[in-house]
This record gives sequence, C-alpha cells and structure tokens, in this order.
Amino acid sequence: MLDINFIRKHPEKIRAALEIRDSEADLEGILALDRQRRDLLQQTETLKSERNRVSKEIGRHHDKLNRESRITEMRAVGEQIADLDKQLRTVETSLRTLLMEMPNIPESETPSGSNEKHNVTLRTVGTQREFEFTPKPHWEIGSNLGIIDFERGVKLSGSRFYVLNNAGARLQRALISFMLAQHTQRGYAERYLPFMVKEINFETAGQLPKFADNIYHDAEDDIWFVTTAEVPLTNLHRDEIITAEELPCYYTAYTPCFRREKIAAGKDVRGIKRGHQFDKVEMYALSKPEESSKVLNKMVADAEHICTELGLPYRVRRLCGGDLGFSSRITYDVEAWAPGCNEWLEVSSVSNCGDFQARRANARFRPRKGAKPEFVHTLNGSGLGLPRTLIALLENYQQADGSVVTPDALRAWMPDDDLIES
RNA sequence: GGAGGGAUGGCCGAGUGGAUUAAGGCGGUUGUCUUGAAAACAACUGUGGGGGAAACCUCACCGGGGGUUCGAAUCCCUCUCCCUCCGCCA
Repeated sequence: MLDINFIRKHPEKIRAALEIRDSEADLEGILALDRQRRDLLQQTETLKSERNRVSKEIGRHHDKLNRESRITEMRAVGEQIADLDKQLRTVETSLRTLLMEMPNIPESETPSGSNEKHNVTLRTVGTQREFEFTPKPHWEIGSNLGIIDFERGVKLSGSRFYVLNNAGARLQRALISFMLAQHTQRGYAERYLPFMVKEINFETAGQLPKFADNIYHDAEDDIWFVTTAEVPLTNLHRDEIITAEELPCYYTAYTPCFRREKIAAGKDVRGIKRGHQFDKVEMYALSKPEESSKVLNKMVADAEHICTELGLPYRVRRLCGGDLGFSSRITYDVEAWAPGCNEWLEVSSVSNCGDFQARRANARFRPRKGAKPEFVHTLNGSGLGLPRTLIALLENYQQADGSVVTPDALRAWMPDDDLIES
C-alpha cells in the first residue's frame, strides 16, 4: 500500500508510475475520497469534542434543571455523529479498497514496457556446455531414467502434477538441504512455516484482493494455501516494532507452493516447469530504508551463488514495468540455461518492495531510542525454485548414454548417487 | 467435536456507568547527589488519524468488530486467539 500523504502530494508521480506499469488503478477516485474523508473527519470530530465536554459536565454537577435539556441536546448531537460516522465508514472502506488495488511505484531504473520482451539482460555468467550429441529435454531424461512419473501424477491429481521417483526425489531433497545450508551460511535464519495461512497474510503481501483466482482456498475453514513462502514471511513481523540493531534481518525457508495457474491451455504443459504444486527455497529480508538497495544486491548475489555452486550457466535480467510484481519496486530475475528445452528458465526473482508490504503489515522499526517508528523495507527472492533448478541440472548434466552426473555441490547430500542411471 | 475459564500500556497488575490524566508496581529515559557505580530522590513515559508554519489543539485506541447510553475498560451481541478438562488423532 502506498502512503496516502505521498499520493496527495505527488499525484503526477503516481500517474507516471501507472503509465510505466500499464496499470489502470483509480488514482482520481483515491484523491476524491481522500478529500471527502478529511472533510467528514473534521465535522464529526468537532461534534465529538463538544459531546465529550458536555458529558463530562453532566457527570460532574448534578443540577436537575440543566441536566435533562443537555441530555436531550447531546442526544441530537449523537445522532449527527452517528450519521457522519456512517458516511465516514463508507468513504474509508471505498478508499481502502482503491488503495489496496494501487500497485507499488517502480524505481527509476525500471525499464518501461508491457511484457517480458522489454526486460533487460544485465549479465550472462558461465559458459554453455558444448554437447557432442543433441541434448534431450528433461521430460525425456526423467521418463527414460524412471525418476519422473508424469502419468501417475495425472492419475492422482490431474494435469500439471507429477511424481518424483528414487534419485529424482532424492535430488530434489538434496537441493533443498543444500540451498538452506548455503543461505544459512550467508546470514539467513531458517524458518519452517505454516503452508496454510489466514486471508490477511495474502492482503499484507499484496496478493489479495487482486489475485484471488490464483490461490487455493479451503472454504470450510477459510484458510488459504501459500503461493510462496514470501506470504507467511511478510507476516512474521506484522504489527511489530523491531529495534534498529536487528536490521537487516534475513530469513530463509523451504515451502511447497500452490498455484492455480489459470494460464492458456497448451502453454508450458510439458515437463515440470509449471505445476500447481512446486517446492521452493525462499530468501527474505527486512531492512532499514537506506539499506534496502544494498540488501537487494546481496540477495541477487546469493541467488547467483547457488547457480554458480551448481555449475549452471545463468543470466540476470531487470524486469520492465509491465512484468513487475504488484508489490515490487524493482525486480531482478535469475534465469538458468536449460539446453534440452533450449530456453532460459526463471529460477529466481528477487524484489525490493520498499515499504509497500510493510505498510500493509504495519511492520516497523525504531531508528533510535525514543524516535518514532518507521516502516521497514521488505525484500524477497527465490533461492531457488526447485523444479526449474531440477530441470536445469538434468539437462546440463546429461550424458550421451542418458545418465545424469550429480553436481559436486550435491554429493554430500546424496552420497550414493554420483551418477543417476536407469 | 464437547464443557469451562481468560485477553487491560514495553512487562506485571487494579479497575461493575461519570471526579483534570486507566490506580499501583516493574522496566526505560533524563536529572540531582557521587571520583565512578549502586542506592535514594525528582521529572518524564504508548500508537494512529485530522488541523496547524510552529507551539499546540483535537479525535480514536483497555484482543477485533458491532450495539445500548448524554457518557463504556466497565453493560449487551458477535468474532478471533490463549488456557484447563474430556473425546478423537499422524
């Protein structure tokens, strides 16, 4: 959520931001409702002030004469107040709805553009392996080795589900352990989180009210399945004031992620690139406002570090306005090269949300003892998404005979699987 | 799932319709005293909204929401969370 004071003072900046994002959020409606809200507040507060004063007097002196007439008078004032408060509530509800639908303002470096074609590649790291044979896509490698069972996944749960077998399952588990260990070494505190959370968690993170149709929801208990660990992590410090010394504060968490993914049928259907359920290790940080750019760079470096350790060639891209997440001010994608599918796969997306989520979460810190609390900045990034990392590994480490070599970095986590073969 | 009991400020804890400020304590900040510290003493003490150049004024907040009343921490309704006991359970 944006600061209404900022919106009021700089409507032209909001207008420009909406342009960059290609967004149709209702700025004019917000400005009008804000004006109404303040008018109503002043009227009702003047009346409340009078009622408080007179009511105290009624309690103080018990003279019979004035008492009845004053009570009658205040009864009328009370009715006016009730009427104004009702109007005020309506205006505030509408204002809040519009504010909740207003996306974050992109940072100045964010390129404009409406889709992924306008993202900018900043660097490409590592060398793409030369194959002496035609590299297979992971769905062929996985099926041939018997480590990915697509048919039974569909039998159990429908399209876009799969089962991992034996070394496939171990490989994923090894990756999770490896990534958590790496991040822990680099300053992140591990958290094990609820995978089902209350609605407010999604509002705080900026996924509701706008993206309800992408979230699985159990109506009976009114509980929502996490789409990413970012959602519960954003809420860890909801309604808290933390000390400046605790910042920056880094978290890492493994969670499954559940997404409805109402995308066009036929797109990304092959393999395990896009499913309704996938695993992810997340990086997350809270920081002081002045440090968040530095923290963002560290988190991008930490995502890159995983690719490097795993020996995966990758590139880093800056997202354009139209591709930017609702809550984000600036986002870098890390894309690993997948020689079998012949494409760059987004394995990580690292964002600085500024104070946008913190304002929704009411997550603050006290800069100095006795100083007023300020909103923290929040940052999130995948570190990394598991299925796509798995894809990149299988495709990059495949051999001519169909077997897959286990990367050195994972040997400690799967000591009996130097080589995955059928 | 059933029965009962709770939720008050940073913390503990009093408070069954009205008195300048939610009593008192702890903690914290500052000051006096001291070579320094402790102790003692004194003052101060939360969050958010609105107005204002500022000083300041004002409204709201006693788990959340709604209601009764001239006036609610206090009475009523409702929700959430926590605790105790019973049942069920990987």
